[in-house]
Amino acid sequence: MEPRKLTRNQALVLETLTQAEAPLSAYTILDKLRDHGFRAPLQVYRALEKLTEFGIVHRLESLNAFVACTHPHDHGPEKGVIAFAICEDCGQVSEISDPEIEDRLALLATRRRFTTEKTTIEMRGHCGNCTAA
Amino acid sequence: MEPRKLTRNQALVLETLTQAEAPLSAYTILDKLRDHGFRAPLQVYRALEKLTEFGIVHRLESLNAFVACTHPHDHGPEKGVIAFAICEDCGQVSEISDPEIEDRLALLATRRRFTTEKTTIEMRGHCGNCTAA
DNA sequence: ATCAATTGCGTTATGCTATAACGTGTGGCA
DNA sequence: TGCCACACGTTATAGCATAACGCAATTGAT
Ligand SMILES: [Zn+2]
Ligand SMILES: [Zn+2]
Ligand SMILES: [Zn+2]
Ligand SMILES: [Zn+2]
Repeated sequence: MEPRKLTRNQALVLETLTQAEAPLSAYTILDKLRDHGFRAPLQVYRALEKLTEFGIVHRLESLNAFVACTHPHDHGPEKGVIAFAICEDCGQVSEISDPEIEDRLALLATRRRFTTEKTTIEMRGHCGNCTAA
Repeated sequence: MEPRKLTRNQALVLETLTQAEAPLSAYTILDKLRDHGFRAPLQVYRALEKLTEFGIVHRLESLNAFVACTHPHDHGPEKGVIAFAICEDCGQVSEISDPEIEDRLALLATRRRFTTEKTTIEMRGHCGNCTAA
């Protein structure tokens, strides 16, 4: 699932997300890429699907939006649970990888005989910068 | 924020969710209530908004759907984090309240000077029944 | 080189999810 | 009685996501 080489559309979508300072919706990405020939939502969604598979873009479920991965170390598609702290004011998103959370959720699932395929953890609130101000 | 007494629309929406065996989208609820006079999405969304405030209905972000609260003990709107285990096969949703998870997330947030307003935790996977079968 | 299979691409159309804006009616209360 | 808060009904619109079709480029054998 490693990205051999990104296609043109994938690279454009990734670049747009990387330059953004907050999560972007698929339609916002589309608007930003109209000058580069994008015309239809599917062009964006198809690129996002691949980038998400590669693990270099994340979808934020509580926002219906997407961010480029800013994780310190690389992580593929199945390399553990990621928690997101999302600032409601400035849109800043920080990724948190924490084995304790992961282990605890795994235990809770096992106790209930639940087999987890995918875990979503999203904290909405206010980052330090926005609280100080 | 306690529910004084539910309005007719709120009661109908809650009853629909309670009888369902899986999360329902707002539009599915609308369809089920057409015989009771519901005509427009807003009638459903307005009821859901209140029921969610009351803490007796939960929104599942990863599904864009809603469930009636099945929590063993009552919980109001701000009574702690709830994790959901959602079966992809049968739709069964189980609510998990775990102080350890809560404390750990609180710690991780504090470390980053992040003030959490709302936390979403959703595990997608397969329940015991569906795995056994 | 050639063929077949895979993958990406572009387009049109459609479906699903959610809210804005406006007006009406009802009940509680000063 | 007059006011206010709140629920309600309706229409319209905004925002998010995918189905289905056919073509083009790439790959990787033979
Ligand atoms: Zn990441
Ligand atoms: Zn901020
Ligand atoms: Zn509950
Ligand atoms: Zn199940």
